[in-house]
Amino acid sequence: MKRKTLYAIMAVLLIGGVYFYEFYLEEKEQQDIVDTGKTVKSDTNEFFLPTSTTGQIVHHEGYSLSYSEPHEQAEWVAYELKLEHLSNSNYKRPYFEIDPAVKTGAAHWRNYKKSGFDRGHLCPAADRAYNQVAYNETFLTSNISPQRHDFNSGIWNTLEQKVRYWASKYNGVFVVSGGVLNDNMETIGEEQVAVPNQFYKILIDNNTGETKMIAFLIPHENSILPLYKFVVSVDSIEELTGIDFFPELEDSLENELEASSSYKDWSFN
DNA sequence: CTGGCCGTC
DNA sequence: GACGGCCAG
Repeated sequence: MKRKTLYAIMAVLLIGGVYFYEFYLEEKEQQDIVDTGKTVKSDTNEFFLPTSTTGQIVHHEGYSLSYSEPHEQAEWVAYELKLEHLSNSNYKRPYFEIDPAVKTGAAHWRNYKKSGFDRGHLCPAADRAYNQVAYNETFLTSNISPQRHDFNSGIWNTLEQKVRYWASKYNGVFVVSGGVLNDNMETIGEEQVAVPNQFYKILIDNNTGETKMIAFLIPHENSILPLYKFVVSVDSIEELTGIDFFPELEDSLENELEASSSYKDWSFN
């Protein structure tokens, strides 16, 4: 064999090897994200992802979620609401679609029809109104939970608006929300979508220097009480749900913030 | 903003 | 089922 030919073969093998190794690394990284949600980057919204008690984390462009197949809804939906996400655009509401990324099969919207319950967004459509794709994405059935209309349009809506206010005031917040899921719940539809008796929303903000946190736990009924009446510690929600909300935080900071039910760092004006 | 319902195709 | 119009908290 000529020396030139040998060099050529070696070069091809080397380049090919590097190519396939990079391909392998990319695949492995994606798999890590899907399997555990543990592959994180400090500058993306994946940093604050909670753990999954169900083993099924799904990532969309505009939010991530952990799907509970027995309850046919997400146990949490998480996303970052940045300043530049706040938008006045008025997109037409699309139709709800089954989330194709949920491998066990997300619920059909038909379960909600004439059930008496709203298809309540967990990641609000208004928080993803910065483009049509992100907006439409919130209309996947993995992002909704059965909610009483008076609750959804009442105190839950008020809280969502307050979150947008805080996002503008504090240069963005990271949001986690969902219903409290357990094994003793009313269900709707053929697929038996569970109706939560409580809903929670947790915010973390590390954009203004010092990391701060606040959590709300609201019974599934409307209320005219002020929002701060529903502030609880993250620890208490973890106890109810079994979810570890901010595992990537440094432990002492996590322990301190999650034990607190103080809202002094959050403006309720 | 949060949504549902109904008639029409 | 998809769509447009209309209604309510």
